Amino acid sequence: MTTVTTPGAAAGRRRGPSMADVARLAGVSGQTVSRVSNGRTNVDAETRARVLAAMEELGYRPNSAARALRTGRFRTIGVIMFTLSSFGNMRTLDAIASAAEEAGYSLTLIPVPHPTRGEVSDAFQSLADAAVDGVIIVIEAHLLDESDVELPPGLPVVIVDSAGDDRFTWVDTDQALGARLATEHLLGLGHATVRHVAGPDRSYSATRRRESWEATLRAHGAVVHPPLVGDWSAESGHELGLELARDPDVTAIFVANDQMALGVLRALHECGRAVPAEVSVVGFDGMEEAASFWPPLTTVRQFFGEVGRRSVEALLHEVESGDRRAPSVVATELVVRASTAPPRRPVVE
Amino acid sequence: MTTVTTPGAAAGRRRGPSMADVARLAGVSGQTVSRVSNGRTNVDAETRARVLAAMEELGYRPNSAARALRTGRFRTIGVIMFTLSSFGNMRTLDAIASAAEEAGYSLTLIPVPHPTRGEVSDAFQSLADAAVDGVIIVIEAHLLDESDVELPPGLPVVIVDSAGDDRFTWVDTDQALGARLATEHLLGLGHATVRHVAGPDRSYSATRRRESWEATLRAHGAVVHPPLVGDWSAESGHELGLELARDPDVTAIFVANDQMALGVLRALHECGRAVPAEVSVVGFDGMEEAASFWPPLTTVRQFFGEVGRRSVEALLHEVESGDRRAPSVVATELVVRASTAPPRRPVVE
DNA sequence: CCGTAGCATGTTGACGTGAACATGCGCCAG
DNA sequence: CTGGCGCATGTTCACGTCAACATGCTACGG
Repeated sequence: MTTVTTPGAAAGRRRGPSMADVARLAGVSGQTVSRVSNGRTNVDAETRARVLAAMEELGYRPNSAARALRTGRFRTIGVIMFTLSSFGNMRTLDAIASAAEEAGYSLTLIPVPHPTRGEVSDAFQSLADAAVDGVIIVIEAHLLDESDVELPPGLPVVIVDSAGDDRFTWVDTDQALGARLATEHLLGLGHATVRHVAGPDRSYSATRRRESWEATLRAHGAVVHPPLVGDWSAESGHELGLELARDPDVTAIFVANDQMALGVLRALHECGRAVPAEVSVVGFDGMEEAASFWPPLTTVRQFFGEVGRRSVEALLHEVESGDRRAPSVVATELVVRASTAPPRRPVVE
Repeated sequence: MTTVTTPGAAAGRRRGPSMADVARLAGVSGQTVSRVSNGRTNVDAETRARVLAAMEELGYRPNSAARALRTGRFRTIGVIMFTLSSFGNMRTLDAIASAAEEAGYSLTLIPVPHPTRGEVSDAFQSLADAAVDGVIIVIEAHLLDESDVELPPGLPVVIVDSAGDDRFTWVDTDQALGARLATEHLLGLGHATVRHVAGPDRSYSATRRRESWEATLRAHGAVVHPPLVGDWSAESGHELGLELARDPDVTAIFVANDQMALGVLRALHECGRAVPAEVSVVGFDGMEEAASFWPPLTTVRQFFGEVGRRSVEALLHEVESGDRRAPSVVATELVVRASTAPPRRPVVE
């Protein structure tokens, strides 16, 4: 009988020590270990110390799978994003991560399956969703419909920056306010009208910004030129910026995000049009780097941190209490820097 | 006896249908459902179809907690990062996410606990780690030592961009190569020497870039001025750039990342020093936006995608086979754009 | 002096899954 | 014709935890 081993001791075992091992070492029942592990108060101080010592000695860590199985809760939030490579998404994710951590929740990134997936995935693709208590969606909700991500019915969901879908709670940034602020700022400086470099049509945020820009122009009786549509990238901003730069009538441009604004600035420089002397530019997002663009960019600041915090709060409320939080809107503010100025020759007839 | 309910049917239940429910509906045993669910081949085609139909009808999803408990595997990779708000980290994370998804693994973000955590966390802080099969660390390893993240012994770990820690497998970017390329490029253009704006001392990458810059200068017999140390942000690049801009002897600057380079460019513009006519600037990272800086930035491109892919590959290899992959190094390349040129007056004595 | 309230601790069982082993059936070689 | 093999399918049980329900002990009032 040489194979008798202290359970969990010795090498070779891949699994760590379990509650039972701790219990044995501490001379208590497994239940008491569980109580200590969960911070219950009804445990004698001395017993607790003994259990903690045993945990320490064995290097015990609770098995979260077993715990999740037993309790039906994972203490995990899922986040669905199409791309991590956008400034705003990243900042939002960062904020969500902090908020989740504070609440004692882990964060799982749920990939949106590539459309180019074979049949194989049938059984697998929705596997990940099952391990979360709720989901925060940071993509355009309508894109979600087109993908084959299936949300388990009954799973709490919070949608960020894609309001208007009443199936779920949402937290939205006040895009309309920001776009109005930007447009009015330029109008207020004396520009006859403001051109717009928009984000992709399919983007909810892009649409909101464009609509608000247009409405503001109309409200002020300014001419509305058709917006140029980019894809959020600096490169697309550059291309569209070249078009605008060649048009001598253009004196003010409102760009739907800072990255495209960077491209627009470059295009203007390349065409020898001075910013802000000849052309004023306003961005949207408030990325830190915008302060170091040349010239430093006037932009609309979004409060990504606040958005992240609120979405986690709303989600966990629903997870823990079962009822939904009211949707909420986070304000935006204009940050005036050096890329905007009055037009060189005010339009006077 | 009015409370008798078809198990899992009707409302009120929070838990979804289980294997047993599917089995009952399909008229098979739970084990057969399990086989179908796991894609085993030894199931009759007709039976499989019946089971799949039953799954569909009930909206069955495998309970990943139970599965993890049974198999001891979570099919989840943990990622530890200090900050998501840096360009490189975000690109790496994106690549890790894609690679993990392809391998059928989920991704969990493990927060680095704020140092300002009380005693309360004692039992909690390391809870999250337990739900992963392996961990990819994308922070400076020595910072990890200072934090109170405790890695469960035996957990497979891959360290990204922080080689030199032989406790773990690592995947590193060839920082030295990039820095040498950048420095030689400037030297080759005829600059007498190259100044350096470095990243924080505590950063492994920053140190490697600085050392290689210095070594290259020495190899070419150029004067080595002490590097200026920033914190990776555009703002710090701006501050340090102002110092350099005021010094008329400065004709070439190698900046340790693109964001700081942006700040340096701004500082040079503010001081009226033409880039590249008077001063050449090279960055590091290869962020897309750098092509739209003004002037478009010559920089060292890192292959974040490759780094992410390799780290996942190495980690999963270790998770699944038990033995460690050899460390690996990903190359870098110089991307020459418009921010570099020969000095206006070549240094001739 | 007994009944009971309050507290620390123990015992039992179930959460949903899949590995190991068991069963039963058809088919082929000897 | 029969023994055994391959295959589809079923049965049993344990993974580690925690809720619910004991149990046993101390303390205190009537």
